Amino acid sequence: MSRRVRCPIASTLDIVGDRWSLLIVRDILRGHHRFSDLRETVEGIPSSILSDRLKVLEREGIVARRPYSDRPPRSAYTLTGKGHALGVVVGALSSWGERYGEHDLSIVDNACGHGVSLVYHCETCNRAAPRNRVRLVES
Amino acid sequence: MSRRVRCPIASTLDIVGDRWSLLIVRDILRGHHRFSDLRETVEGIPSSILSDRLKVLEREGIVARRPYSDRPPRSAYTLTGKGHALGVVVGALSSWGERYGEHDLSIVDNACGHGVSLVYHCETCNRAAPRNRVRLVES
DNA sequence: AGGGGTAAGTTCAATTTCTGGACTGACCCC
DNA sequence: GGGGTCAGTCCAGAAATTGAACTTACCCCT
Repeated sequence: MSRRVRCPIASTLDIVGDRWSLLIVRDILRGHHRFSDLRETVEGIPSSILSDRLKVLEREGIVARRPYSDRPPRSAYTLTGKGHALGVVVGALSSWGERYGEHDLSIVDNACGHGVSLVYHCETCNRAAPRNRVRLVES
Repeated sequence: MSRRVRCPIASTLDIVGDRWSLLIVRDILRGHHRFSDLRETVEGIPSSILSDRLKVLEREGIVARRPYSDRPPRSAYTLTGKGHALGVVVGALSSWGERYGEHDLSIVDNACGHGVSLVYHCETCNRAAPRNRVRLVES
């Protein structure tokens, strides 16, 4: 997979822009850390692909492999900070899917239990930026 | 491409979870509406793939094809509301790419010019929901 | 009227990637 | 010693992708 580095969107898609990687991230976020666990929860993923993607995600610093047994060799997969940050991408995909399809999963705020949406926010001004006011610009 | 409908994330990825679709959305968002335009701006996309993806995105109600000339046949591609909503996904990919790589594009609020980030927001309580407080739950 | 250029695709063979299933090795428990 | 689990690997067939060439239908210029 060759890299298209100029654009942060393209370069991100070069890493996780396939049918499976973000589902693996989703399930590690949901607390599934073992290979067999992920093979079951990531809908229909072949174990060869799971093995391959975990290696790529580890190489990219998105997941960390932590052996929890030497003999036999067993690993648990967790998200690094970089990997955890992909939660927003997963959240955005989920929001869109919830809005435009019928499903049985949603993202909620644990504190109030209500569904949440994703909005743009300007840290400097400390206010929301409406969707139609944001632009993609060269810096 | 078979469909994994249970989960909104999986079903969204079934539609736009490939190397090109979201780049096409990105560029239509940036104001590129014609086939030849997209072929140039979507980094290195083969025209056969562009043609194919535009058909899929049209079938999914994400882009609308509007002929602007009959003879010779010429079309412009625009985003539907559903397609425009994918801007948040593109924004999330961009934020992540900006944070974890070096690039020359960023998302800014047109009003103040500052870079913006994506945050979860509970409409009901009208307050932000911190990342670590949101969960993916069955509804 | 002929030549060159552009826009929007289509076609195709070669390559790459994905898929599903079988298989392996190293254990553990009974 | 038999059966089960876990974490993968291996492989052949199927499917998707790639790059390049080609097509159709104009327009402009001279």
